[in-house]
Amino acid sequence: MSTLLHKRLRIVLSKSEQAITNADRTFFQLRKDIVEGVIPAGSKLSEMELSTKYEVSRAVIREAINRLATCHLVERKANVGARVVALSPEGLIQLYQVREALEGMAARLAARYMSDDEIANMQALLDSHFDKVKDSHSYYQEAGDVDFHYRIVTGSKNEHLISVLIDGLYHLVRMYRVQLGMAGPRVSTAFDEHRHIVNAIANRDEELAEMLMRRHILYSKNNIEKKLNHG
Amino acid sequence: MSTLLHKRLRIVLSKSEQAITNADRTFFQLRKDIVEGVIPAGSKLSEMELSTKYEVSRAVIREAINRLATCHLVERKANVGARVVALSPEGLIQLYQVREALEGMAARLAARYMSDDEIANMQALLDSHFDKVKDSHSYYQEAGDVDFHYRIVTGSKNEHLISVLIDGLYHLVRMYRVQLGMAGPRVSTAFDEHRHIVNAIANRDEELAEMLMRRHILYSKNNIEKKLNHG
DNA sequence: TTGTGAAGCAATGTCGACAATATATGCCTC
DNA sequence: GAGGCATATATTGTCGACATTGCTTCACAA
Repeated sequence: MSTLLHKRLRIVLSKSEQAITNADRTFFQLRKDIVEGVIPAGSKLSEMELSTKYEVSRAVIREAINRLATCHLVERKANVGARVVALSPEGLIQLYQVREALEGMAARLAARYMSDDEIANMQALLDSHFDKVKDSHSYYQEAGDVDFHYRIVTGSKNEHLISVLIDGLYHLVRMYRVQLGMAGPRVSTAFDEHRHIVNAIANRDEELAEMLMRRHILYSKNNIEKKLNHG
Repeated sequence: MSTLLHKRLRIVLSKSEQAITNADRTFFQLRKDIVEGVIPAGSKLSEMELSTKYEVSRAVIREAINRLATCHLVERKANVGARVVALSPEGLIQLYQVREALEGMAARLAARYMSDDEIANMQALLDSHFDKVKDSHSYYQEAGDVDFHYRIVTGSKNEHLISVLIDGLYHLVRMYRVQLGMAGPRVSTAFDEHRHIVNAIANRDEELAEMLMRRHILYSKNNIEKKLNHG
């Protein structure tokens, strides 16, 4: 059921995120377990315990935990240990504040640097998503949303932007989405917003592209906040 | 001569960055050596070599290098090793693109969340800097600039913003500044820009604060680019 | 001469054991 | 009974050794 989404994510990520070493594999596995709530938010990560559980040495676990710490998925205190971050409304808001700034800039840069081919590809992608979305369910939209934002971010051609968002923030966002149980609302409206953003990029209108992207993320934030307060 | 600046920086950082463990100390030392060019940009970081040089075990060096990799100060390849990042004009531009987005948002959030006391303190700080700057030299301006931007960023109360900028980008920016030998130009004009930004924050004008900060960083970028092309 | 492959070497990846530190337990004092 | 100090225990930090990987060199054949 959510396997499709995972496969989709894996395809998107496969270019940069192929596991070479044991530490890589352990890192990816741990990250997945944390994002999906298999390891509960706020719980302690014992190096010994995990090393027996994942059948690797403590050094490997340590490296994996260190990497998770740089993604802000866990917090580590010297001589004490590491804990999975706690989910809080404030944390989610802060996350979306950063997304608004970074993805807004990404859209601006995408309008400047994406090739015509890349833009055409993205428009085709949007078309194909639209066909699937119009009568289907929300997780397609989830995957489509992921695809869309990834293309914009990578289209910025900015290494820092790409790594902060794709290696860092997006996993945290997904953690909130999964664990607070908001699968994929705002299907049709979000889709229109995507369309407008791509149009602005195709017109090479940097200013508009950034503004529309910022609004798009702001709306998402407001929508999620509303859900948090009601449910 | 540049010891004053370092002391200043250390004071600013002392809250969050106190070295507890050997890995901490080694990390800070390595970062300093890389930023200041003691270890040249693009050079290879051999774990064995460094472990003898800094008189710690390879595990400590490994952890330090991993942390440096998350700051984007070094790049690591599996089963091959780590290299200090290479300095390039494109890299500097990308850095300032991200700064523009993040610090713009930081200024907006500072206008929203900073307390009146914090704002008053920042204004006083600016006054004291002005007294020192008006007949003195540029490294005061350097330290003052650092102080100013730190206050804005921390004033945003956004953990992600703070960590990405202070733990990550600022060190890279300093690496470029130090190694490309641009100590601190644009003294008076930059100072006026700081004034205007603080005023916007004091007036709780989020929109203007963000816009002024983005312009401020854009001007810095243009200035540095000019220097790069001429020198 | 050039290209292919095997062997050697040097560096990174991984491991288990030891040292240092923080938390928990229990005793003693007030 | 409450609070503080010392010990005890469990966890993290550090280390040196071994395993594995990638690069280099040299030989051999086309």
